[in-house]
Amino acid sequence: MPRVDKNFKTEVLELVLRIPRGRVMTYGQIAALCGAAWAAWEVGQIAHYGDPTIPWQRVVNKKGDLAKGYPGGASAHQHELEQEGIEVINNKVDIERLLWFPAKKNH
DNA sequence: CGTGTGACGCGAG
DNA sequence: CCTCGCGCCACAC
Repeated sequence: MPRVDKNFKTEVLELVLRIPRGRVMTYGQIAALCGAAWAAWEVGQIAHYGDPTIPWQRVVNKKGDLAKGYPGGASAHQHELEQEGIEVINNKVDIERLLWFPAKKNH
């Protein structure tokens, strides 16, 4: 299983944990906020191989598409999102409306 | 060390 | 709407 830079990984995990219920963030946005705008792939790898206690359902790609590799498939991902009140249309979320930006962080 | 791949992003056609 | 290519990275082979 792929490993990722521990520091980057930690930042990603903490950031994802800060996503409020009912909101989402994109891989690219997360990567950028963690100081690696080009490492959207890394975020995906962390999601797949990283800590399973992280609410990865709140992480989607820039188009609002659901995670292709989500355990149980995109349908499971959609179900998780809908449980939080996130409306999923055509396997996508209203990224424009639900995207969350960290107000500020003491990091 | 070259090549392929991946829960990505974006531009070009 | 679609595919294709390139970008960055880490990792498996």
